[in-house]
Amino acid sequence: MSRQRAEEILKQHAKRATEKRVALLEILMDSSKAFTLSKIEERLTIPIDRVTIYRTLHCYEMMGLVTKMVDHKGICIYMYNHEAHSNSHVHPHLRCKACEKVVCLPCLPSEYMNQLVKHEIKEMYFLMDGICSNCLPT
Amino acid sequence: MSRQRAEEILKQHAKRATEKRVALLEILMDSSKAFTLSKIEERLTIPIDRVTIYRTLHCYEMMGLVTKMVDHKGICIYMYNHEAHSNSHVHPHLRCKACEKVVCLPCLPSEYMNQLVKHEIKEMYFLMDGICSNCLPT
DNA sequence: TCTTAAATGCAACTAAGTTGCATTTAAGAA
DNA sequence: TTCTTAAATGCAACTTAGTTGCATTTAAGA
Repeated sequence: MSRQRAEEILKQHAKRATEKRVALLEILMDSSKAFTLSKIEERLTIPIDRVTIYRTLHCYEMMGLVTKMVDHKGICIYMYNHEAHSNSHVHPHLRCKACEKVVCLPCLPSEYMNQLVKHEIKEMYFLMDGICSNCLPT
Repeated sequence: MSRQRAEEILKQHAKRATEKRVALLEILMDSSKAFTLSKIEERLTIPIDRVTIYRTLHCYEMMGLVTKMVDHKGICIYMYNHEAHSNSHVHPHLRCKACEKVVCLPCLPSEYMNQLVKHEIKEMYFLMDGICSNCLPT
C-alpha cells in the first residue's frame, strides 16, 4: 500500500489527490509490471470510466511519473518510472512474458550509435519480448 | 510497372493472379515505402474492400513477400521485402519521416547481444523514426 | 465449357482510443 | 465552517484499426 506516497506525489505536482487518481497511481506504483488499460481495469476495486483512466494516464505521463510504450501488437502499455528506470537516456526494454515486468536493458554501445549518425534519428522504440532472468529456471 | 513480375510471383506461390491481388502486390513492390492500410487505399486505382486488403496482406506476409511492423503509434505498416531486406537476421529499421522509406540498419553488435543472454529474448521489435541519409541535406 | 476451391465483398462486430459537454468535487479563500 | 472555482469525472457519441461469418464471384485446371 503506497496510498500516502501516491497522495504526496500528486500534491507535489499540484494535482488533486482524488480517490480515483490515487487508486490509479497506487496500482502503477506497486508494481514493475507494464499494464494495458484492461489490466489496470482488472485491478481496480472502484469503478473508473475508461476516459478518466486514459486522461489520468496521459497526465501521469506528462508529469514524468509513467512511461507509455506500444507493444508489437500495437497495444499501449503503461509502467511506473521507479528509480531504477531512467528517462535521461534511451535504452531498450524487455517485457517478460512470465511476470509481465519490464526490465531496462543496457544502452546501445556508442560504436553502434556512431554508425547511425549518417541518419538523423529522432526517436527510438525498442521493445523485446522474452523471459527475464528472474523468471528463467536456474 | 511490375505487373508481370507480380503475376509471376503469385503463380510461383500457387496463388491466383487476380486483378486485385496483382494491383496490391504492384503497389508494394514498386516502392521501398512502408504503407499503412490507408496509404495503400490512397494508391489504389481500383476499389478493393478493406477486408480483402487485410487478408491479402496477411497472405503476402505468410508467403514472406511482405514484412509487417507496428509503429510507435500502434499502426501496422507493410513493406515489400526487396532483395536488400533480409529476414534471416534481426536488425533495427529506420522509417524516414521525409520519404517514408524504411531503411535497414546494421545488426546489433554481438558484444551487446551477449549482454542479453541472461534473459531469454524471444522477439525484438526495433523501429526508429528519423530522416534517412538520402533525405538529409548534404 | 465445366467445376471447384480460392478470392472477394458485405454486414456486423470488437477493441482501443478520442472529443465535447454537463456534472461533481477537492482544496484554498473567505 | 462554508463558499468558490478550476480540476476531475462520466456519459454519449464518435473514429480508426482490424476481425469474423457467410454468401457470391471468379481464375485456372480438368
